[in-house]
Amino acid sequence: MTRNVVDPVTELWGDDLVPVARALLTSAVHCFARRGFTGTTTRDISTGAGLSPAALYVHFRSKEDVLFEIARRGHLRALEAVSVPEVLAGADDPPSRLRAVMSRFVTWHALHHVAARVCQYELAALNPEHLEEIAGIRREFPELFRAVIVEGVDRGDFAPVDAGRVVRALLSLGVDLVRWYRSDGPDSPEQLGRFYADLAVSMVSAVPGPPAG
Amino acid sequence: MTRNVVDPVTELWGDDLVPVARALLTSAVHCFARRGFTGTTTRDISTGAGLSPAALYVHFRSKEDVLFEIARRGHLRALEAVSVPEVLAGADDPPSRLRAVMSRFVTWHALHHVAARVCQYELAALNPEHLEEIAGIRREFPELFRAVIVEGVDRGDFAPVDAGRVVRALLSLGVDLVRWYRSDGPDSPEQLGRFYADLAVSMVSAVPGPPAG
Amino acid sequence: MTRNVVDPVTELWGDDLVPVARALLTSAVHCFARRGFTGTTTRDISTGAGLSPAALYVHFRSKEDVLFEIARRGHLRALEAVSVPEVLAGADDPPSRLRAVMSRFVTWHALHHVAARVCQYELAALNPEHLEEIAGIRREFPELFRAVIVEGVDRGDFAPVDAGRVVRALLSLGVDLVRWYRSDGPDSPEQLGRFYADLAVSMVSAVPGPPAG
Amino acid sequence: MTRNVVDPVTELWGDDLVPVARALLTSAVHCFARRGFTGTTTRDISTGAGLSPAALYVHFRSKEDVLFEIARRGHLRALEAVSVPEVLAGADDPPSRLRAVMSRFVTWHALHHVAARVCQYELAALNPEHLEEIAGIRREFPELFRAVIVEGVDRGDFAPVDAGRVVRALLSLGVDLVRWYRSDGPDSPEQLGRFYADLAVSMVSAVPGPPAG
DNA sequence: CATGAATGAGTATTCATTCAT
DNA sequence: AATGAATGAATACTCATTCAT
Repeated sequence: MTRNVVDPVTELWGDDLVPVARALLTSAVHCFARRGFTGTTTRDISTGAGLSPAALYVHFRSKEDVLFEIARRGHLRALEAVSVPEVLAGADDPPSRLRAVMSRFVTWHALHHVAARVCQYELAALNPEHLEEIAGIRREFPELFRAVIVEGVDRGDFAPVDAGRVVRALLSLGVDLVRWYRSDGPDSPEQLGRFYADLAVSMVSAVPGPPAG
Repeated sequence: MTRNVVDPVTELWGDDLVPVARALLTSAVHCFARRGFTGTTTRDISTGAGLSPAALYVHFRSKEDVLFEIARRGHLRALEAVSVPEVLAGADDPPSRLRAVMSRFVTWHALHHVAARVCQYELAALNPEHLEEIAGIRREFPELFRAVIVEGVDRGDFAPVDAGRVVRALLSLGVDLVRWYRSDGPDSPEQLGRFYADLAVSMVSAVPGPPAG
Repeated sequence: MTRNVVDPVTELWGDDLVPVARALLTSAVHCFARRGFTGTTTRDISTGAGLSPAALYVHFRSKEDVLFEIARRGHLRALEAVSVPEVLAGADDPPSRLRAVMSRFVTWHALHHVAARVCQYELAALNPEHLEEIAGIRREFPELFRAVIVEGVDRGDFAPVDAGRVVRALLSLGVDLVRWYRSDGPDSPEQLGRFYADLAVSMVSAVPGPPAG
Repeated sequence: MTRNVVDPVTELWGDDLVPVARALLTSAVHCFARRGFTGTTTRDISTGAGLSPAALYVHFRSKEDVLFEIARRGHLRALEAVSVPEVLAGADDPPSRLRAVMSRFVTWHALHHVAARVCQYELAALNPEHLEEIAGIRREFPELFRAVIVEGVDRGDFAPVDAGRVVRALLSLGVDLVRWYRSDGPDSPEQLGRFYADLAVSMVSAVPGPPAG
């Protein structure tokens, strides 16, 4: 079952792009992740792909367009990862579905923490039209989590939690990990996904102790 | 009895700075939070404080030095907020102490979400010496949480959780909120602090459900 | 048979430079000679070559690098001018060789007095590495003169003069002329060279008059 | 006869200036000599005198005015040094007078090589009126030398040299030494003055050898 | 497709000078 | 007289982008 491990960044781009364009996106992801969008020059991106500064403009309209392509493709891939059928409409109960969606969300962000950092922290550099397009995709994520939580609460599987607040907390856990996760750290993406899935279940369970004042 | 609420950013700076220097730091916080360090010009900062571009250099050595002062003072204030005696050595039990430290951590970040965004996301722009100085302060935060968790696990107040992982999750919740928190949102800083304190307790409680695979 | 006389500045640069780079160096020589290195802006240089301010950086790393290229090429050309075989190892006697080296040294500096002014007076603006590289070339000049003087003294062609002091005086005559020489003045570079060659011979001849106190 | 040795720079300024103004001029001489006029900031000058940047403007109208005062006082002092009665109208013969004027000119420039460097190389930074005033003083120097040479040639003490060219050469020797003279070098100002006086006599003596072609 | 050269608009920083104290 | 703060005008250098080849 083990494939050759490919670069988690490179595998994000589809076949609709020529190899040079993919190389530029990959270089841009590393640059943006390290120095931010404004801290990265188009020269950095091109040079990182082994090309001259002008080459970027053969494949993209602008530096902002490069970021948009990264954000668009990155978000769509992340959404795919948590939208697989067994999560969306599995026969399983809400606790199992919560575990599934949380572990997939976390695992994807850990595996793609470099690209995800760009997707999470550099969106302010997009122009309004592009930002709105990305925001549209992003709105799917809380919906996915909310549906599971609400169903679990309704069915009595979960404690009667505030779904909105819990969803924000769950998303925070998955998002913030791109700030500190290291590939050479103690946890593999899958291990981290399982741990955070457990946490998610804890967070919707009734707390035995006394309530806060 | 209610006083005028002071600007959460301005109140971060001590009396050791002249008013103009404080105004520059405040302006810089808003600029850095909105456009990032590299996306902010020194003109933005000075103009935001009602001064000419050159005025910044009367009070600070460089743009990086402005960021460093923000980061240093911001981190020290946050540390103060969670290091009050009742948290550090209160007579209370670990669950109460966990609630106290988590709620204070979260409340501080929510109240100061603008400055905290700079403190959390712009550190990469610091030079190595300044970065290390800030990193030294930052290392206190996981220590504070870890001490409470470890004691609670040892005393049997908490389930036998992996303290390192839980601490990272708790910090993530407090940190990531600076990305999405809005002062005009539904939760006040204190309300959010209480909610997250509850979550923290959930996360160290035994989960009634079936164990993860 | 007379060709158009080429600009003495432009002819200093080799074929290894593209025309635009040569034009920038020529412009820089005129600017540096007139206003000094620090008194010259990069805009002055570029504009003087008919280019935009940024064009300088397409061809040179920095303003200092422009000065270095001028100094390096200028010094090497001057060294070539006085190092021709008939000067170095001619069959002639030391007086003839002294005349040859002095007249060539002076003629070169008079002809290239604009570039030479930069080479003589602006070296303090070079960085330490570049300065040392130029200093290495400069050390050749006193050596050339000293060899001739010492041989002449040894063979009895010259009076028993203090070679070091005389060499410094001869170099001074050639160097200082870049401060006052004008192309439209009474002496052509060649005439001045011949006159100073005569002076050089005088300076190593026994003085008939009474010795100094 | 030995006085306490005073700083050759400080002793240039007259009693008409208050001590702080003298300290500023002294600091400016050292700054201008090292980095040139445009390379020196008013802050450099003030700080070098132990004062705040604004202090300079209490005593001088502008940075250019500081240079003018240095140039004016420096040139007048140099002129005094070579215009003493025994040089101008001594009963001595032209060879002795040539020796006297050359040795005094050279000795003064060697002793005051730091200030003289400013007087010789920074005049281009003066405004037209100030430049003309300094040029007026400067014209006295070639006149002094020329008078001696012409008289010596007329009386037959000297060979029939071209007075203008010889004068320029003699001035060059005295001026250029400010470029290379070091106080800790092998020659004292007086020794150098005597050596250059001998050279001056050589240069107006008939050369025994064959004339240049 | 790819690039070397070129540039208009910036960007952090400096600097001579002023002024209220 | 002396200065801390302030600033208008640079100044070296950068950068996203264009374009002829």
